[in-house]
Amino acid sequence: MLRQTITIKDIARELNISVSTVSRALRDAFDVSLETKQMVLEKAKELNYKPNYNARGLSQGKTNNIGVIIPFITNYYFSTVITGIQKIAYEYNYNIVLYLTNDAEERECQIMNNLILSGLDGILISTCASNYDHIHKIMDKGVPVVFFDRTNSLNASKVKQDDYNGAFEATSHLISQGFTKIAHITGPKDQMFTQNRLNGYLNALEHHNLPVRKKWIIHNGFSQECGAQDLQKLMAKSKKPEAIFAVNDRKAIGAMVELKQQNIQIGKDFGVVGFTNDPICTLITPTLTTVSESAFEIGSIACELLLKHIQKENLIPKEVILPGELIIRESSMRSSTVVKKADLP
Amino acid sequence: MLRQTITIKDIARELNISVSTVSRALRDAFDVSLETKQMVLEKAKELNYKPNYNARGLSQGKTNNIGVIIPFITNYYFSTVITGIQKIAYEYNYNIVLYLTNDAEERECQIMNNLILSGLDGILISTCASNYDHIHKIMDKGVPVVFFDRTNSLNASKVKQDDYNGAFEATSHLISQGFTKIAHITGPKDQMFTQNRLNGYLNALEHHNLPVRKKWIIHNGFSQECGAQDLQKLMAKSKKPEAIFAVNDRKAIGAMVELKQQNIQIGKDFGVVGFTNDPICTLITPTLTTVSESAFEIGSIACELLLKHIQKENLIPKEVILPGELIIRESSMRSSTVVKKADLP
DNA sequence: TTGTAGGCGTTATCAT
DNA sequence: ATGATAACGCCTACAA
Repeated sequence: MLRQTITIKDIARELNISVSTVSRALRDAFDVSLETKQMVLEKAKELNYKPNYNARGLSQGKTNNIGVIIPFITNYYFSTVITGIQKIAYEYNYNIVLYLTNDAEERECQIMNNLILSGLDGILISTCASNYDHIHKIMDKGVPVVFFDRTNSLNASKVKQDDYNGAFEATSHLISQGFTKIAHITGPKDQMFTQNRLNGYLNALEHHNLPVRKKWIIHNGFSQECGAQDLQKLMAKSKKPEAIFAVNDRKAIGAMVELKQQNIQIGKDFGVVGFTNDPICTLITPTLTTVSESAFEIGSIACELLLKHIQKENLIPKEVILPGELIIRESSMRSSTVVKKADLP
Repeated sequence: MLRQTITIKDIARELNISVSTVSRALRDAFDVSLETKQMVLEKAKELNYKPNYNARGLSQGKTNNIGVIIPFITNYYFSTVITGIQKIAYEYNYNIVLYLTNDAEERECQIMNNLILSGLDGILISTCASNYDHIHKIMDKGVPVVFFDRTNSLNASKVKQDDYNGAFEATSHLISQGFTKIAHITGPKDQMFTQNRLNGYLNALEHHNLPVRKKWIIHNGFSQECGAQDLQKLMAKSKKPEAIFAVNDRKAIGAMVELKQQNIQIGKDFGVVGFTNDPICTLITPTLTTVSESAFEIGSIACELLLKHIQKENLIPKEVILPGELIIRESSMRSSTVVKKADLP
């Protein structure tokens, strides 16, 4: 079975009209008669005609493909963002070309330099890079880029959660629960969102007149394992904290696993707050207090913004910051010995 | 800043040679002199030339894009499969175009009928459909399709986990723990993988001379909520089961949440086994016994297979079945009252 | 309203 | 080893 493609030429020949007329009819142009249009559409369906996007792209200079570049996809946040992106992209008939950087700057550069780029109308990116040359190059070529989650100082549209205030609230909440010795376990220093959450943490301490101990701020990777490591480091110190605010739920959970290992009562003796509101927060015991991120909305808004940039050459960059919400659960409640009905007298 | 693209013409002009020579040099063809080749490559780098994949695709009839069609991406299994696909695709310089069907057959058809398809060299799909006309159409056009996870009876390459044996082992394990009244909560009837897991369950019962109670087999959706619903239904029956084998971890977890609500001791009084080995299995209390799926390998193998089909027109379809592994944890252990050191006298 | 012709960037088929 | 030239499928002035 050979891949015999039906083109507008076939339709034109069968109908004894010219290709341009067929093209017009297919694109629902204004200057075609209703009858010919219907004739063409019928014939197209009959022959099971599919447009060749390569050809269309070549002649129009666009592809209806947008690139999405993210570190990973195996976590709640990014997979939900993608779902949000997909919804909008699908509505507007755009396809998503997915790239995973594995959180490696080099890989991200490779992807952006060597590959495609001619095949993409625009790019949505959560960058893991500290140097932005590769991104600059693309933007200079006139390819619209919208950043989300992990943003930076470049002059482009950005969509993200409110990292600073989320962190501020999270930390303040721990303080309101009577925890004063609060550590922060976070990611690499050169990420802006990491920096913002750190600032939120620091300012919350300051605001409540609590001292900052630099030794209680641990920079490490973003994974659950890193969270566990961080907690070990903290508890090995001479001055131990009695609560932590983690940069994300993964690390918070790693810390919780380690705390359980060390037989420390989470909630009562040690407060834990994460960031993201991964569904796992409600499944782990004790349930994890966190700051929710509107991942789906971040994806859909970022995509809408990108499509606008694609449509309008010199749209002024816009920065959208979505508020988070502190969701209080057991892991941060001093009084949270869960009382089950069955345990009541 | 206009999108001024550098083409091979520019290189040709600057070097005072013909475009065909440039093209040859760029493609590392055999009939170019070493010097011109190097000259061209240097100039290309200097001008920051990027090939136009649309044009290349148009003239070669290929795009280096493969489509990946899945129901969701917000779960461990699919996001891990994608990661596996990505690894291989990246190695071979293929791009991934992602489509989410949201588990809606209609949407899947729309995607395959209306959209692209001319823009894809091949397709990897985990179909949610019960009717395969839309897939047939594509395959008839000569576009290679490889199925994974959710397969079917079509004559094409397939890669999947060993659903039958996994289910058989899972059920047998529950029986070996002394559970005899075992229910099965599963998905819609018309999925083949669902059917296979059901058969594994049934044959395990039969093999151990246990009766089959049809009322203990619940068909419903795949979500956590559905799992909770299913358990409610089961416990509302006059004859209640004392263990369940769930078609996936999500449903198992939904059931566990509901069991906790009803104050039923999981493990000791009620056995639960899932399927997938989502990382959440080790985080929930009690930890969840499950059958591991090699999601990453399924992705990478499926992608390799697809690339072979793309390369070789009439490659004979191949079916790869990856074995799972029963991972025994607390949720299925009758004797698994977790004894913490702190609780010891 | 329709048809003609040239072009998008690249590759492939001829010559030279 | 290199150069001209015609595709690839579609779009779009321009002409009719």
